[in-house]
Amino acid sequence: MNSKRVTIQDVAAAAGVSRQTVSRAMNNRGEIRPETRAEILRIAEEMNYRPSSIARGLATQRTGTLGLVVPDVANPFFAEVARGAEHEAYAAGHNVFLCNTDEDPQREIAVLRSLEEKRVDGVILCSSRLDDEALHKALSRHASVVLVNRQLNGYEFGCVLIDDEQGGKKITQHLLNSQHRTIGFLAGPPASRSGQKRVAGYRAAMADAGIIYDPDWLRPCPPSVEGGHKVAAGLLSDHPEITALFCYNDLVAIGALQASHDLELAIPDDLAIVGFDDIPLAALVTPPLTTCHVSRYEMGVQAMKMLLERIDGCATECQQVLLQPELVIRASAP
Amino acid sequence: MNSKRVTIQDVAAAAGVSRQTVSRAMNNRGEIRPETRAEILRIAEEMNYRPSSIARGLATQRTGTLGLVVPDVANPFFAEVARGAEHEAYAAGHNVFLCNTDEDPQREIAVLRSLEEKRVDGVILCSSRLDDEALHKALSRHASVVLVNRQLNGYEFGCVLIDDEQGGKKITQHLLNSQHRTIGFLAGPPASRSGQKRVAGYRAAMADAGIIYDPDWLRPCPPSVEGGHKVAAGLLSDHPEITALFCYNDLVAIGALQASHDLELAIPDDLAIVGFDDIPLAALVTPPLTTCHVSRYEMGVQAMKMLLERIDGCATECQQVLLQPELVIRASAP
DNA sequence: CTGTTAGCGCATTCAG
DNA sequence: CTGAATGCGCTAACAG
Repeated sequence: MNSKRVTIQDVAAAAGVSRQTVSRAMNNRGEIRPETRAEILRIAEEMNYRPSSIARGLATQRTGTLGLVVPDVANPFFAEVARGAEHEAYAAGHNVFLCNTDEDPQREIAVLRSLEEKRVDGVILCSSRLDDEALHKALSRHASVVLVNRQLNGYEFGCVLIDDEQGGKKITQHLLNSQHRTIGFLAGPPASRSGQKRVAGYRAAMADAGIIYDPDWLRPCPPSVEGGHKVAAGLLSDHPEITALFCYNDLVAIGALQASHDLELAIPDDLAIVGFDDIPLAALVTPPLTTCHVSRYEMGVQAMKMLLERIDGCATECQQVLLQPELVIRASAP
Repeated sequence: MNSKRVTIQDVAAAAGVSRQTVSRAMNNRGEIRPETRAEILRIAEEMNYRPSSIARGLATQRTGTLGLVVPDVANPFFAEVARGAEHEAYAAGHNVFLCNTDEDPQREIAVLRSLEEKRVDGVILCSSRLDDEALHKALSRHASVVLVNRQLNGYEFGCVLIDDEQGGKKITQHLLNSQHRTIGFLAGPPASRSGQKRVAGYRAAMADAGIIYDPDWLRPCPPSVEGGHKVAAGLLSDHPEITALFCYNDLVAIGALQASHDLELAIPDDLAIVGFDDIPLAALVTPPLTTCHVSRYEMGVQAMKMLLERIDGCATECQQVLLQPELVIRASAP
């Protein structure tokens, strides 16, 4: 950076017009003679003029910036959501502030507040850990909000969710089609809403098929490789009749794969295993995992589109987008 | 958001003082009577006053915002860098704009320009794809810049790099210590500087050990699982004498693992394989990969620390931080 | 310790 | 089609 920044005033002087005329030329708005405009743009470019978004923001009360709040960008799930959201924002000429909360509710509140001070035009909040009341309060001072992976009924926010129940149903039906009748379920953390929904899908599919299942086939499970390994081992030794295992997510499924290896069960012949999410790893383990693909990138895109619409039009009602997960059939459960 | 925003003027009126006094109270600067300050803060909190960073930025010429430019946040490498950088920025009270370039040089330039219009206080640019001249030009209007994973000598930017040559040397020495003498190298894209450095490390270690190697043991290779698979297959059938394979990165190493499986080579008995980066996947494949650990999070932290220092103090000389990669020994090359 | 006077750089009226 | 006046919300520099 050499010397001072050039302002609209400098350009106006150089072009021999008023600041207002330069403003019109830059924003391509208001009537202005094409030649005048072209000449001004030429001079502006020559002088390396960069209109100040800060000053413009002060004057217009719109900053062209958005906030994206995630628990942790290093988590591939949120990294892809961020990618999709940023891509969409860029196309619309906006910039996005990335904020991590570290799964800390206090920090979530603090971050939302700092975003307010930055006068962002809107916020996308992913997987909020706040309870309904705190969440509503923290969001109340933001004009436009879209929630991802978190529902909050009764308030005027947009939200983007995965249809976990449909996903659970699709997976279960796939296993039923393969003649499995004794299907176990490693259900994830008891508090997980997505886990509950996936279980609901399982129940619905089993009921549709007229199958009575043993409630003990369903067990809660930490959402990790280790959790899956341990709980699968217990479930499979208690219930040797189980021929297929529906896992809360791919990590759990990989743990189940390890447990099966310990028990010398052949996959998929002795036991079929399915996961959920379709993380990159799912295709690379042995055998590759049958799972439900969730497009995290698409979630980001949808959320940002919804946010931009809400900022422009004043769509302030509570919209909701339900993304459909897709069954991906691989060797672990053909 | 109910009604209008409350401004410093509103708070001043409610507290019966001037705007300036409120400003002093909020910024805890300039002499002010503690009681006055406490009272003003109480009233401000009660009124839900949120000082406008925009207005402050216009007045002070400092925005408290930074730009982070990466090729793609969905790439775990950059996601972790972003995580580290954001964490550090948050601690210092700054917000960061996340920008993806999609590996597109034009977009890189555009993004840097929009960041300039946003009047960021500084920029971190990761793995720039611009040539030296274009890079210097695109950066010339930013006051404080730190480059990550990219060197640009002769200009006043900070940079944070991985010591690829040392890493290459460490890996090669490890293989030499295990009595390997015929060590192949899948070297990554020919244009990759990190690839060139790793090769330099390999050469140095081989020379130190007094080993003459066949230049055909080194082959360029796309930096992906597929690339590794294909090139490894070719190399191993052309040179059955090779007993160890140094791969450009972990993905390539996983491809090599697959190729070995095709050729019925036992790992590590028939062939030792090492990767680079230590991505999460590296520990989960079979057998787990020996590799060089690079702390991407730490790169982000270091880059942000350097940037903040450069913004405050006016350290404008060309600093450089070289991060040491660490050998991680797993089953693929014990 | 506190108030007053001036902008920061731009867009939004309204006149011409 | 273009220009002049006014204010966005805040801080810096100076008075008091």
